[in-house]
Amino acid sequence: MTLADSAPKLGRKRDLSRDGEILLAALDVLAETGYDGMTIDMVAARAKAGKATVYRRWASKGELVIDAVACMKNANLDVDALPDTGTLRGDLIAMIKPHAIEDSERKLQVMAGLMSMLQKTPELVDAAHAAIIEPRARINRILMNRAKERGEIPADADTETLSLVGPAMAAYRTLMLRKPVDRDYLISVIDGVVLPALGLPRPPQR
Amino acid sequence: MTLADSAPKLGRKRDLSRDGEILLAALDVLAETGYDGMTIDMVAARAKAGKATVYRRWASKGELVIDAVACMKNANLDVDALPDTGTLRGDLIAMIKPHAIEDSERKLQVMAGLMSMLQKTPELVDAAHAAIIEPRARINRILMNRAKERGEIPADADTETLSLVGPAMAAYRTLMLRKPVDRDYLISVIDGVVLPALGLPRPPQR
DNA sequence: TATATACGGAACTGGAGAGTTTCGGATACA
DNA sequence: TGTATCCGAAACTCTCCAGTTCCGTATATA
Repeated sequence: MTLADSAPKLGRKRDLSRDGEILLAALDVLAETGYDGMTIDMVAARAKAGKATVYRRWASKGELVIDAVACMKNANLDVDALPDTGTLRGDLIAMIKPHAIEDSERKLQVMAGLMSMLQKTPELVDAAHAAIIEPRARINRILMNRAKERGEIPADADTETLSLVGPAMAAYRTLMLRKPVDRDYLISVIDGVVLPALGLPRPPQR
Repeated sequence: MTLADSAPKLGRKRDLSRDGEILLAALDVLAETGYDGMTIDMVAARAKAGKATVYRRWASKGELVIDAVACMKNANLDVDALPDTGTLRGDLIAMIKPHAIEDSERKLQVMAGLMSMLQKTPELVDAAHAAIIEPRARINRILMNRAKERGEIPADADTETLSLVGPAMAAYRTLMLRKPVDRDYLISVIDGVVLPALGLPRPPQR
């Protein structure tokens, strides 16, 4: 037996892909029923697994949820794949794709499901921030900083705050107002709030 | 016995002020622990009441919470008490008072505590909207429409959306980012987002 | 003072769910 | 084929809490 092998000695190897299926199931249940409404049986059933299998891999419901939230982080675009249309408006609107809207809504539902738990579990705040909040804001920040470099918007624009306007309005509309966040709404936020705040003229009409 | 008295026949009159104390206690617990973490014993203890007393007045935990949320609606300013400084910026900044910040934060904590319940209880969406969301947006809308009437901002400005920018940013910062919403932050949102989006120049510095 | 009512407190019931244990079956490896 | 390991299912324990019931007491009315 050579080294460089870190675990399996005898019998069947532990199936790591099973972990991912259970985490995905946990996210589904989390988004649908929230942390308190979620039971381990629900998660196990959705993953076609037994309750014991879940507890063989995570010590408690809380740790499962933390892992599930953390694993959302991976499903992200890399910087090179960002649109580059030449204008900030073009870039921001190119980011509005059906898939992105669905993904965002799901993340917000997960976040809503975690809300009650955030107060008691500080490490969940970090996990949720890294997996849900930051990736979304990061894209806007990059696009705005590009616009800054090419002189399209003032160099002293507060892109740190402005990159959060879209996400904040979408979260507010979804979670508080319970109204749909569709393409038209996102465009109206871009054209009616974000771009004017950056000193760019409103496009002709809408 | 004259008329104009609507109930008591014998014995002790039912103490209506007790209702209010219990509802206030329920809001405290709701803000601190959320709907699922809240127990009727907690509410009763905080109101120095017995559990049975609570159930004598509300049929279930859910109805108690709905009533508690609805009763937040009353603690609101009337339109005549709004500031009128002559400029939109002056009015918006005059609204930032320590009491208003605390009140707003408490409402957001209550809202966070309700989050998990909103999905299953549509009538709570309405109650929360009327008591928490709308009063805050309403003030901004009124101030902005005044500015519109006096010609300070364009007549076609989308005040419906812009009146939600402040509340949305505050909610996002409190509930998602878990950072403090203080006077400086609110001013930076007003000066960096809301006013520029309305075509008003940014004030000299900050 | 007498009485009816509402009170706070405490004991109780029933159900739901977290976490554990057991077991028969499937599967990878020798 | 034999064996060790992991699996899904189900039964189990234990705690917590919604909601109920009961009781001794306080108080407003008469």
